[in-house]
Amino acid sequence: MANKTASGDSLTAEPKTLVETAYRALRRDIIEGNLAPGEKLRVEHLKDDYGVGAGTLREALSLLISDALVVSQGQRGFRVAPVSLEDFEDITKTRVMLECDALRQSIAMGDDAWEGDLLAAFHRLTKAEEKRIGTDDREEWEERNRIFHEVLISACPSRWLKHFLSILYQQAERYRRLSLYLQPIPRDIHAEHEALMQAAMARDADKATAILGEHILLTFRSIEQIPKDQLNEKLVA
Amino acid sequence: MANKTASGDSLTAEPKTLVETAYRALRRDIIEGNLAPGEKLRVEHLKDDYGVGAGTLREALSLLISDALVVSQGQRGFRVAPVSLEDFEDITKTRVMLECDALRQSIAMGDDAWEGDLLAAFHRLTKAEEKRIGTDDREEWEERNRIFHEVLISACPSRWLKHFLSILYQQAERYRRLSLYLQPIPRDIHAEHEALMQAAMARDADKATAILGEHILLTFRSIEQIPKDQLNEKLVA
DNA sequence: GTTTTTAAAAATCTCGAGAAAAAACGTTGA
DNA sequence: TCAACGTTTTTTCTCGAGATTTTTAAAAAC
Repeated sequence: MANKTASGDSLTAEPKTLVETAYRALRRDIIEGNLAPGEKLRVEHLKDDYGVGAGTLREALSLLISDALVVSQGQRGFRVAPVSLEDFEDITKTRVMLECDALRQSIAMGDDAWEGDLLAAFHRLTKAEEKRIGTDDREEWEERNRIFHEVLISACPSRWLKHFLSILYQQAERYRRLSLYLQPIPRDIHAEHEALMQAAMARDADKATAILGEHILLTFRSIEQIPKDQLNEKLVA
Repeated sequence: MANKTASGDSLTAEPKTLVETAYRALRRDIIEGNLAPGEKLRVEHLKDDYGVGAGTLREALSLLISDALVVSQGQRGFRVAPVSLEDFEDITKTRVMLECDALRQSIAMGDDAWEGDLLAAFHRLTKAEEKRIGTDDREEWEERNRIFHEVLISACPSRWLKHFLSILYQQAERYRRLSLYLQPIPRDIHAEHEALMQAAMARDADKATAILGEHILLTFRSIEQIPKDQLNEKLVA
């Protein structure tokens, strides 16, 4: 919703202002965990790190509140939004509900162009998966995975639903970074995506939403089962 | 979510900073329509109206992007978020889905304290309705109506669901102001609220959600049926 | 040894002024 | 009359410095 400055789809167009540049750099650092959950964000410090003035940085931080990646408190500055297992469970369940609903609408409304986009997005994702084998070039795969999910629900007419989902997806990405290193549940993500894509193309909404729901849930489960002491190293709230 | 500075529940605590003061004043003016939809928000102008510096006002505007009440565009400043019938339909449908789901969970999880809060909120709303007869003291009624809906779903454990709903409620309020002057569908809102409250207290989730869904939809219908030329006077997007 | 008080340090919040961009305007030419 | 162009005006964006507030740390009192 909102606009390119503050919403999730700000990855497409390039930044025109310093505020936006700082906004993106900060967002990336928070999602990737370079800025730890709960960490204090001191403007005087950060303005040097990101090469902008104090006011500019404050504005970028204000923008990040939209995404619930930053929280602020009265006269006590900004902090990186904390993380917790409960929060991720909430994110996951809410996302399952909304994304399944959106997918159902998208399958019902999608036209030929949508099918084409879906096929293309899946193809690009597959290529990225092949390229990624052995390497840890997460960046490109992550981006194409995002687009794949986005295209899946793109034929859903509700802009608000898609807006909320873009926020939740971004939130989930923070947690997904954790399951990178610690992945107890063996998954064939490619197979999941393929089945999902085929069910969507076949207009089998029940099957597609079932796969999608399970797909989203699995990431949560893989993190849920990590021993708590190992998790707390990462989830420093 | 976020915090008191930027989220919907910022009405409770009082503002500690000028940014927050300006944020609230601006939000109120946008919701009440004093700042027309689509209107350009010139910082140089507004900083005098709200009695703050340019940077402070910019930050307040950035905060309002969280609420999707303001949009910004590259190097071309801020604008009041536009309105449209399609948008309100989307808001309404999304809200019906989310709020009914939240109510169902709230009814399932709510304890005695929740019942008490609900009864109290309904009572305060009723009192405000009585007081309001003949006058147009919308302010107090509006606030208590908001709290009534908030308490209804307060026992729902999903913070994200409640966060999204607070945004949607705020958005809907913009449109509800229109149906004030032009109300073709005769409604007994008090009766709707009472039936809703009683169904919730009786833990009849099916009945309660049915009433709630209809309750939310009715406001949209009453605006939908207004002739388009009359509407366009208000909906200047 | 613990708590309270007091002072110094750091950080936040705020403003006004200067550079860069966009919009408005009048002029020129077909 | 209309369109294209260049100049002026407005507005946005950006920075650095000053005033409050919070935090930290040390000293004093119990």
